[in-house]
Amino acid sequence: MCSYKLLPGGTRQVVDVQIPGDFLGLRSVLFRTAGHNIEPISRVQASEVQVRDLLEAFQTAPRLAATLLWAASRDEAMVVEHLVGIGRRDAKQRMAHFLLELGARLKLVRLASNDGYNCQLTQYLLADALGLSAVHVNRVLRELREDGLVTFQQGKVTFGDFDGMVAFSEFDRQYLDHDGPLMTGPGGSPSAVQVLTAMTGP
Amino acid sequence: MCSYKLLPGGTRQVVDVQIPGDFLGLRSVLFRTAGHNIEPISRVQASEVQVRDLLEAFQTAPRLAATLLWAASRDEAMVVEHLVGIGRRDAKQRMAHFLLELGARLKLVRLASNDGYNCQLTQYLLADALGLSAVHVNRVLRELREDGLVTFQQGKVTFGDFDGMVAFSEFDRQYLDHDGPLMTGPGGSPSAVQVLTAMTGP
DNA sequence: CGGATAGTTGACTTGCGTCAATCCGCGTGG
DNA sequence: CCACGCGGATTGACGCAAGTCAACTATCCG
Repeated sequence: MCSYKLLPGGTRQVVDVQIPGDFLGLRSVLFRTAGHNIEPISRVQASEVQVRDLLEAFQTAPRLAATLLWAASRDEAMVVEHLVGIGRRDAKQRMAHFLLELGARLKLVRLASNDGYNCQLTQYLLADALGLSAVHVNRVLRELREDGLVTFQQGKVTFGDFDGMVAFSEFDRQYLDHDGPLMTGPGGSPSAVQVLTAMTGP
Repeated sequence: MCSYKLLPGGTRQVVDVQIPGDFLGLRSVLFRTAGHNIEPISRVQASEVQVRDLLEAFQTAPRLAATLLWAASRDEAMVVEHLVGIGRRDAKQRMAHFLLELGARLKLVRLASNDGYNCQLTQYLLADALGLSAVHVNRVLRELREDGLVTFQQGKVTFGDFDGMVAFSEFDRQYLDHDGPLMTGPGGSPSAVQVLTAMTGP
């Protein structure tokens, strides 16, 4: 799925993309932002979680709370990286970086390897995610293909030269691989439940 | 102050700007991102807070935890808005939106009114924040001045036509004014302390 | 078969970057 | 006191990356 914001004028900006296993809507629980929507891309299987139930779950499984907070934190780090990319990378590098990052995330849930992965994103959606026009997305993908770096056709992303991609896009191999440098403590104590309670009322 | 990321190649992207009263470094507590730095802009008065002390403070002042979490959430919302602006607004609108948003935040701590505010940001810094070149920042500021919308000279931002600015930049008056739609519950129960403990170890 | 939706490509336009020159205020040191 | 250097602001000329418009193809589906 993807979450995006619509602007008056009809354009939209995709903020981030959700993949299988992701927890959706963490951001909007605490701070509802206007004009923010989510949309399915491929067939989705999802479970709705009531805040109430989530709080209970935190009681019985304290580490869940910590994990979820960490996920929220990681999501924000990705938004920041996204921001940097749009602000300071050109279209080609931006695309390469995006495809690598998506691959890295899919790899964590065994839906990608260094060879490539399946990906149903349309070029229009890529355009809205990367702040480009659909036409230019197409051109950039062709260039990357001609350079032998990646191929993105028929719903498949195939890396031709993975290391070349990493080098070209200046991708930081670290930033999604680890489990969080501060997650190493003993942990296990309760829990985010009180915080959420304080925010939302019992 | 401002927090930014440096890219190989010498360019940088300013992610957000801190104003008096802001809590700094919430993001990096949980998830350290590479190449992320902060830098003072004007003379800064700051207190360093040890995570340890923060946790204790949460014990005695539970609402502090909730407030801080809300602040973190608001910061993320601003980053998202920033992302949208860079991705889908042209330079002029982006600048107008940025100046309004900064004004709205400063108003909350009584450092701005609808007339304007003091602002020591250089055009180079604006450029790095908005994903533009310094030269173009200058051009855009001149255009906005000639349109009678804002003047930004000698460290002073002066709104010539506040409503015009809001309309032109499609600024959402809501999104920083309220105290958070979900902050309305009774609240007051403890606290973020356990969460942070779980993340960092005791 | 027609009508969506997505991808592809070419021709043209434009917003913004780059380079370069100038100007201004300020501090520093001779 | 003036010369100098420096960081910031300003402006013009020029080039390029990316947007826009438009045509054409491919594929799927009713």
